[in-house]
Amino acid sequence: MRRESREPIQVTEAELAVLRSLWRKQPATVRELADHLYPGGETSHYATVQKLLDRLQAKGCVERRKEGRANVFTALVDRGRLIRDRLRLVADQFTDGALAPLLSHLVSGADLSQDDLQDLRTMVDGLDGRSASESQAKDSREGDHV
Amino acid sequence: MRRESREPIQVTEAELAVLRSLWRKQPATVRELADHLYPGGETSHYATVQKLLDRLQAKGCVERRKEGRANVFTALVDRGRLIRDRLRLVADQFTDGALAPLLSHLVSGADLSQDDLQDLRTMVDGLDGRSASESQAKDSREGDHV
DNA sequence: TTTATTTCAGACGTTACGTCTGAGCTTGTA
DNA sequence: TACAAGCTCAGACGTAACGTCTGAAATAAA
Repeated sequence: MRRESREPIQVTEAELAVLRSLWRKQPATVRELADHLYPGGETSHYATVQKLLDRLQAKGCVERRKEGRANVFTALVDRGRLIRDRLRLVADQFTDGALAPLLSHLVSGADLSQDDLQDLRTMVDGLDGRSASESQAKDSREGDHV
Repeated sequence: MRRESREPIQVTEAELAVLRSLWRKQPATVRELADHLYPGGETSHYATVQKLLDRLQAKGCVERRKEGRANVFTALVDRGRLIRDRLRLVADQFTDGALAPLLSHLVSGADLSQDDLQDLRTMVDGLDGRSASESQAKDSREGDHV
């Protein structure tokens, strides 16, 4: 078992904004993140980011390391992990945990371009025959940041 | 009749339980639903179901029709609609609204069977003809607002 | 009329979220 | 050594959502 399937991670909107900022440039201090998220922000915004980072750490999404007098933060989860967890929650609620039924809804409502269809076909072909659990899918034209 | 609005519908866990009960047997009275959801329940549970139906109606998920002295409820949305809305929310939060990138994550984690793959291939082939080449490039400014 | 059942408005306690305050700690510098 | 500047952290705040529950009015049957 390569990956211990923990409980699905759920982050809020503001927490996700912090993560996005982290994914962009990493590692980062609280000040860097606060400056990016609240340009020209007050000290209270700084504290807000701090609290959000606290909660992200409690959820295992972020790692804190002391560097000098300041903390430096690193993301422990990437965007894909969060997406997959979210999809799993949808599956749990609507299809008894089965992910396959979601595909039809996704495909039917996705308004896919020709390129998307081509990518999807390639994905399916790639999975054909082998066990799906081994293949690590890469995003189609939409890079995964760590 | 059918709901055609654009805003994604979000229902809570308890509301979804009521909807599931409705989808199973429709139309249904409050009593029928309450008996199904709370076997041997008290009058307070009856009222709980009623309140959940109120909120579902406010969200446009359910229709109320007087029949004799009791109300009879019918679902206005099906499971697929709710799933698609939910997936759209995930897309909005993680991929700037693009649904295609979700596919790779779904496929990679879905552990699909041969039948699933075959179905998926059929779906893709079915969509192949009608191109949706105008992928909306929505305003992707660097908005990490909070 | 009485009795049973349904409907509805509103309130309750809990939790989550985003925000903010204040006190204390660490570091560089005078 | 003392001090100022910046950082950390615990905790509180207001708002909103959620599931639940109460009480009273309306309705129909007996």
